[in-house]
Amino acid sequence: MTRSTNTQFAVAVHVLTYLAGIDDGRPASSDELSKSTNVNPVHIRRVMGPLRDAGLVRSRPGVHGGWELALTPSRVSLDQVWLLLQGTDPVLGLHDPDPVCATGRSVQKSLIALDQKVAGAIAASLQQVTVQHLLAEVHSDDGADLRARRKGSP
Amino acid sequence: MTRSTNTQFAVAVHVLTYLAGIDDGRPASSDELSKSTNVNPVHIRRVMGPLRDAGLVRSRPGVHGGWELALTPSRVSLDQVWLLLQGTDPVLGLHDPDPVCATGRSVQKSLIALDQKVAGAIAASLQQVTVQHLLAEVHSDDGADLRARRKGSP
DNA sequence: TTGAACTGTAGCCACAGTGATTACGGAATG
DNA sequence: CATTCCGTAATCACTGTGGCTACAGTTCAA
Repeated sequence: MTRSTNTQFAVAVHVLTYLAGIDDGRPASSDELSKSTNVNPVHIRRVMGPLRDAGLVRSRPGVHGGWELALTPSRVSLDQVWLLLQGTDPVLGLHDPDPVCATGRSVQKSLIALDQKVAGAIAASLQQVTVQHLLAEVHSDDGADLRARRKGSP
Repeated sequence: MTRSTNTQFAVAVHVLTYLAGIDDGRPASSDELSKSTNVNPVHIRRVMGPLRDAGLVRSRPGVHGGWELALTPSRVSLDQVWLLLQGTDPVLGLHDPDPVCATGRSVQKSLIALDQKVAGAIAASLQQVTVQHLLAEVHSDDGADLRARRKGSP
């Protein structure tokens, strides 16, 4: 029943926000990122590859290498990330009806059109959110944590 | 990379349209439906179960049993189907970040909120389409086929 | 009343997508 | 150089999905 066991989008968003939250210009290694996201460093590199190719982040090998944002956080909206990782794959699952059946062919066509419509709706939702927004929420949460701690809450 | 190998929504939409397209009140058996959708009859029954429980379709065992619509096609919108099969499962994949990391916790929260927003956008898209619409497209396609055939096109 | 035609489920199997892990080559730094 | 990184391939385990078989229960017709 459960759909989307694919967590690459979530991981990518996490990494981008993490990178945006680093105060000095220091890059973060895949290993450091893997700690925070709780996924394998190799997987981090695999997921971030397309984002690097698209120019959202940079990566450098070597002693003080690692990952860093290539754009201002406010210029990275989540629909870019979605598109890079999801591509144009169907969002709704499509089956493979009997090609002889007219109903099957027609429904297939309708579902494909519908899928594109839904994909557009998703992109529109994600376009409104940038890494900058997420970073602001992190800071706001930090503040809440501090305030709560000051009051003695758990 | 490819998401949603789950084709239950597509199968359900197909079946509903098929049922709506049956002229006389005759019910269709899982076997007949499995031919058109090209999936196993047992799977048909599994997928349609929630739709039956929700009152969208009826099923009857026995000699002239099978499946039939319980509602007028125009009253069945696709977001109902989506909700019944998808439930409230996350549309975006969610990972499981290190609970100690503040960025992880915050991004997690943001992603959950975002997921609900996206789910709403999907539902809104699907709500605009009913089985009636799909059936009309089937008929329209039929007409196109006939016209094309009359002109000698393949 | 018997048998045929259905649904409802449970159980098992195969396939595919996802991600962990290991391994190794190459580049940058000191 | 030796170390620290990335890039990538190869392999493995886990899980979701759906095919398939089997069987119990229900309906209807002869």
